[in-house]
Amino acid sequence: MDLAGELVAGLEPGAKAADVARALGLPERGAGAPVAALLDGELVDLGAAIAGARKVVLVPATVPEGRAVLRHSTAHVMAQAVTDLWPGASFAIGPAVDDGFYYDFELPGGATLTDADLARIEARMAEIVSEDQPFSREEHTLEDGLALFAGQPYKREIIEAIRSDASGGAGGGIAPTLSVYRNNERFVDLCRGPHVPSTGRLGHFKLLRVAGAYWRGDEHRPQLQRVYGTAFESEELLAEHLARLEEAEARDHRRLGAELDLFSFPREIGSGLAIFHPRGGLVRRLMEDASRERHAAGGYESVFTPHVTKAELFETSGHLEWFADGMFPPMELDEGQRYYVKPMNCPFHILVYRSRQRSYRELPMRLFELGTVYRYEKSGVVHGLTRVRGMTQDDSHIFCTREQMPAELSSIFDLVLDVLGDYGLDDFYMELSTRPEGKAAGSDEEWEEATDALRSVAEGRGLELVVDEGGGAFYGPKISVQARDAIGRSWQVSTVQLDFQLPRRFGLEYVGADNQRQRPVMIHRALFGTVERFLAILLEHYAGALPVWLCPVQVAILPVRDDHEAYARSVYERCTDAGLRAEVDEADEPLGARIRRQKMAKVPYVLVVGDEDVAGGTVGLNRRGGSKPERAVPVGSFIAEAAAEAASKGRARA
RNA sequence: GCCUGGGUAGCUCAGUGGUAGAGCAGCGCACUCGUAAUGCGCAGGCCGUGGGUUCGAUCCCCACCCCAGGCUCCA
Repeated sequence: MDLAGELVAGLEPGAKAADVARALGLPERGAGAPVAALLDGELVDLGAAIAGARKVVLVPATVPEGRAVLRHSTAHVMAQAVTDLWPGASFAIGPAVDDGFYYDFELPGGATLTDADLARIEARMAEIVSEDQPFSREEHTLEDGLALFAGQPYKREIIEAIRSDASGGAGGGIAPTLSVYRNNERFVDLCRGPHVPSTGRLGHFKLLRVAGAYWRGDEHRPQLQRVYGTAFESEELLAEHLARLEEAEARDHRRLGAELDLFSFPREIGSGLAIFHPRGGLVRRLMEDASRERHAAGGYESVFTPHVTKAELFETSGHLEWFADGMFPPMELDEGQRYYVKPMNCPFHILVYRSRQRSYRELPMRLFELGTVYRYEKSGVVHGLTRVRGMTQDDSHIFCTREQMPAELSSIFDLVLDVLGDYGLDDFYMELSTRPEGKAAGSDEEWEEATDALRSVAEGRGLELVVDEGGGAFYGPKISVQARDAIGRSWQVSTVQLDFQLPRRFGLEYVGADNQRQRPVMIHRALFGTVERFLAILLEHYAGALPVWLCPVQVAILPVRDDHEAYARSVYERCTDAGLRAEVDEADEPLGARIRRQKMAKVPYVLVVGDEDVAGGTVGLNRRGGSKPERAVPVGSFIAEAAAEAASKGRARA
């Protein structure tokens, strides 16, 4: 909604963004109504004067910036509701976040909120919305602000921070002003804005949960009561969003893991440690076998390394210096010798490399291991198979010359995309993490060369690339592959990381063609990330209906009556001969019940065999996700179809 | 670690200051069926653990353990 210059010129002097909207005949209320404006790129209230702006863009709540304004305003309404219900409550910050907003409160007497309070807060919010209170902006000096928020310690702290920024920063000399938004005589909040013009523009919101959250995210500071909510510009979009949340819950891999009898987390073992049941074990083995085959075909060599090691190894690697918090505490053995359970495979693979002198002729050397590692995660952060204390990485370390690095990175990306394709994941973006500010191992030149190499391989494949400036680890730049799942969430899967640190720490070398000792480049990479987490992602992506090649049972054969069992067995034999995993579900229960059970187990092909099939050599075929079952399908053609589907792995067949 | 919610049968959950219930799953018997739940019966419980209050605690109080969600997104 750009506005031509002449229309701006035609407006009254002192015109506001809202006047522009009116001149354009835009609605004041409703989902498409503007909620804010961009004046030369700066997001402001509709009540802001447009004087001097060359370009005015009206922003509706249907775009992300506008929706954030709507949510932020809803957060203010929530803060007002909470301060009405808990007089004396202080409030900290209340930003819009992905998919919603939150506000942090400190209630009088250290009171805490419970889920039951959410309904009360929502009810009060609805009243505030129906009162249609204006959001009016005021500007104040810092001193006025401190007085205005005399009873609000967190707001005062924020103002003090602004003061010290202003005096210490480069903008010295300009006295900063504060903006506040006043809704009525009682509620005024320190806020940058912008906001919707009045609370009546809001209303499609839902409070979702309460949580403790530390002030400034610092566990040494007070814990505040955080209320999360979400808001949309229409009831329909809100309902859709809530339905999506339910859908995500139905796809929860922990729930599916139990329902499909794949794995469990027995309390006896401890937090974040899974056991795989036979069916889950089968899926896992299929993934791991496929991984081994891919790696062998890609020129990788399998190595095996122990799960525990003396402290020395992690002292040399530096892990004990900067990663000790993430490691299980040591065991004391052999007269005070400290042993650690390994949190990473890399130092072991380095020892493989260093086990003898290496020649440039051996490079690139690609070492692969399905390496199980253990990391100490705080008890509150473990989550199903996605955040665990024990996990198996499909971990490789590649040692190559600097000249070989671009080609190696290129082949790694081929492998990554190929492998992920086997699992039907084909919607990705890449995230490039570059050199962090301050200390970083390696020279500028090395960083630049490596970062460029990573960037150009990703770009060469036309992949969407997001740069996380300064987000790399100190030991080298990284690219991660983020896969989007069926309901639009993204998950970090593969990572490719250059490392300038470990080759130096371990003194790695090779002898070059010129007979000089050189330092190899080291690349860490994992394709799944971890087998456990990758399985969790697949389960959530497919809502449990895994690609046929990964299904523990691919074909269930259901004889209608006992006397069809012999025929069912013969179909079973033909399936297994064709390499399909099949089972016969005998006729000791009604057919409907058996079909239901197989369907709930997400078996991709349910076959019913009765008189007609015995006579004709056919099966009744009920496909997973199919509309109607098919009768009288010749056994041979069914097997051909199923075998082709399994062989295609996760890829759509032409 | 901290905040919130929760731990009752294998699973999902109901319940009360007077020592417990449902559905599903399991087991037995009968049923032999053409596309998402056949019927009847049986069995199954240290009501998370330890203390306390009480004549009596699964229930009330305290402590602990475990599980889930949250604790990055800056007025």
